[in-house]
Order: sequence, then C-alpha cells, then structure tokens
Amino acid sequence: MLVVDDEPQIVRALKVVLREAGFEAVPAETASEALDLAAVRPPEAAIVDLVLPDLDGVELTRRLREWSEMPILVLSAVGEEEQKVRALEAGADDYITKPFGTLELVARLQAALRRAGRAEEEPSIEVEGLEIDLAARVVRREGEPIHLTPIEFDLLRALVRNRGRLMTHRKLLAEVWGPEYVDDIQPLRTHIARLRAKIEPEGVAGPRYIVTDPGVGYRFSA
Amino acid sequence: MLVVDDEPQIVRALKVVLREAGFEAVPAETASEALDLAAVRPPEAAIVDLVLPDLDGVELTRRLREWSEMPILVLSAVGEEEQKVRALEAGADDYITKPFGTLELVARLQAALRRAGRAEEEPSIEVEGLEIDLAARVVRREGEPIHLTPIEFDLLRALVRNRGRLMTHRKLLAEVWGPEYVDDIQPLRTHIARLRAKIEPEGVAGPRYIVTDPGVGYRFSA
DNA sequence: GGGTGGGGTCACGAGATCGTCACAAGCTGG
DNA sequence: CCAGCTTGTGACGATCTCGTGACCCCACCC
Repeated sequence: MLVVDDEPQIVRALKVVLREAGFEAVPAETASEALDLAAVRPPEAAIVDLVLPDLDGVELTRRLREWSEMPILVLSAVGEEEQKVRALEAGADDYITKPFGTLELVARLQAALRRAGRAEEEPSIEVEGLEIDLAARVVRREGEPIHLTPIEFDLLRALVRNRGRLMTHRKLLAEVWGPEYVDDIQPLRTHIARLRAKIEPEGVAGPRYIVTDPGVGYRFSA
Repeated sequence: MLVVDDEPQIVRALKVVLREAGFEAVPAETASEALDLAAVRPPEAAIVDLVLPDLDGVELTRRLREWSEMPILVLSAVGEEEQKVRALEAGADDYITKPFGTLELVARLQAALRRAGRAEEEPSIEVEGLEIDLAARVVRREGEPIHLTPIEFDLLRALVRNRGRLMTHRKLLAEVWGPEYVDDIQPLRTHIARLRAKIEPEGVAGPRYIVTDPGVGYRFSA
C-alpha cells in the first residue's frame, strides 16, 4: 500500500489506520519517490495526496496508469469539482476530500481492491498440507482434491472460519443444519467422523485438524 | 443505466445529465421496480438513491450484487460515515453525497465503468483438446467445430469463466436464464446433459470437463 | 402446411447423501 | 473397579438428487 503525501502527520495517521485494517503502508513524500518505489516493488494500491512538492497528484496518477492498473485513491483538502473530474479522468479510482472518516477511507479502499483484484483475491486458507478455498469450494490435501458432501463442506467451513476458537455443538448445528436442529447431536458426530476420515492424515494417532472438546464441541486447530 | 430514485425532479435532472454524457437512463421509483427492470434487461450500471419507499439503497445494492457485478453508485443527502461504510460493504462502487456536481457524477460513473471493463476476459481458452473462443462464440474439440445452442454456450461460458470454482445451481441459473429463474433446476440438468453429450469425450467413464457436485452445483475442471 | 431446431417438461432408474442405530472405547467421579 | 456418560464408527435403509430418453410446444423458414 503506497502512501504518497508530504505532510508527516497525515502519513503517520494513515499508517495507523491502514495497519489496523491489515495493510502495510509504504510512505513516499514526493511523486518521483513514489514512482521509484512503485517501479521497484509494485504495491497493491496507492493513496495519493493531490498536493505534492514536485508533480501534483493528478499527474502522478496519470504516470502510474501508464503501466499499472492498481487502485489509486486521491486525497485532497479542496473539494473543487474540476479537480475531482481531472483526477478521475486521469485514472483515479476514487477521490476523497479531507477531512475524511478513517472508516470511510478503509471502506473505499476495500471497495476499490474488491473491484480490482477479484481474480487474485482468494479467501484461501492453508494449514499444514490442508488447503481450503472457500470461494471455489475446493479442499485439497497435499495438492490432491478431496470431494466433500455439502454438509461436510459446510461443517469444515464453519470450523475453519472460526479456527482456533471453540465451536459448541449447538453453534455448529445452528450454522450447518439450522437453528431448529441445535439438539440433534448424533448426526453431527457422524458427519465429523466422515469429515475426519477424508481430511485427517492416516496412520497418525489422534486427529490433527479437528479436535474434540469433550462435552462442549469441536475446534479447528490453528 | 438504471436510475432508482423516488423524487421526480432528481430523476429528471439525472436523465438530462446522463443523456448529455451519452447514456440512456431507465428510471425506477422503488427498489422492487428496479430489481424487476434489472432482471429483465440487465443495465450497464445503476445509480441508486439511499432513501427509497420500500427497501433502502443499501439493501437494494446487496440484492443486485447477489447476481450482478454491474457498477452501482449510491446517492444520498446524508453524508454520515456509517452509511457510507455500509453501502460500500454491501458492494457499492461509490457513494456520492448530495448536492453533487453533475460533472463529478459523470466522472465517477465513468471511472466505475472503466474499472468494470478493465477486467477483460481472455477471449480464448483451451483445456485438453477443448478450445473455447468466448468472443467468437465458437467451440472446438480436437480442432472440429461443435455447434452449441445459445443456452448451451452461455452455460459453458459461465462455467469456463469460473473454471476450478464451483458454480451453484442458483448462480448458473441467474447468469444464464436470469435471476428470476434461480429455482428452476430441471431445465439446467437437461441442458447440462445436452452440453456434455456434445463436448465430453466419448467412451470414457464419467465426465471429463463438467463435473457434478451433488446437491450444490457444477464446476469446470481446471 | 410441413419441416426444423431450440428449449421446457416429465418419468424413471441409478447413484449419492444423510440420519439412525448399535456397539465399542474412553473418560470421570465415586 | 465400576457405573454412567460422551464420543467415534461401521452398517443400513430411506430419501433426495442426478442423468437421460421421450415427448411436446413454439417460433421460424421454406
């Protein structure tokens, strides 16, 4: 995440906000520095202030667009319409006027990333040889695809989405079967057994991924 | 260009602005009317007011996103941050607060359209002897052209564009037949069978390309 | 009017999936 | 050590889902 601004306090604020949202901020003070940084290690997206010491943000946007399709957000204190139009026509993905809410900034950034990176953005999880792609609905063990029935997959998904955390019997039943089945524990046991038979490594004593918390529920070990 | 707003003067203003920018505005006064219109003839993009008589703009956005990836711009008089975040998280591409400049609106609309079109598909795909030219609507097996009916081709295209990923019955039905047919599974089965008869190699046990995930949908094996 | 191609509907056999049950094994507290 | 509980698991039948061939309807074209 490239952050281009010559005001240190803005950069510092953005760094904090972005880190909280799970992004790493790479700062640049000038347009030329930004272009150099982007060329060396292409960032996932750029946040560009309109006012910079050398080139302005619109021109920087244009230069970046010559070779990159990364999302670009332009920040500015002035809300003048002509500037917005120029920035957007230069290829910016969004134009945000200061003062802006940090939540809004993050939301707009994520909206831009969602648009741009649908192909690359994979909610794919890998844990020690087990690979789970929630979007594609594919599970692989050591690269080999494993076929799971709908209930098995839903069960695994519920556990993986809360990996590390304990899922009570009732929670799992409510999520997979529906809230009216929270007391039907036996089918849950059966399906956990079937799921383990498919994903757990053979020949090892005790389950590796899905561990039982006796009397309470199951958890996916992180 | 779908315009959803219950205030006639806004709709009239948008119509003029959009026509000047080269777009045709299709007006809808309520969310349900908008959903119906979009289902019958999918627009290139939608401009949605936050306040509507039936559902609010955020909910409408969510409904549209269930089956469409068209650009959606949300308009609102209130500039409250929480609303913006909700709208963007629901899948909106931009959030514009009234009063807005018409030039800005058009610029943001065009930015959204540019982004949407940027993710162009590869026009031709080949997988183990099966060659699919999306642009020319031609399919070849071992170099021999195969004739597919419109539905068969749309079905194959939807599967191939998401190869490796699972396509649920509902997704396929929404994409090929339209969102109002998401429950008509039987025709889907029939057309999958016809499509397989044309593209799958003969004499081999089990389908090579289009595999079934019982109870969930189909996937094009990668 | 007849022919043709596309697409929906139906019925039925085959197969996959799921819940139930029975039983063995393990843990726990007395 | 034993009774009582929970858990894991294999077998089995009921049920749901899928694939498929036959049929019909409709629009279009000669």
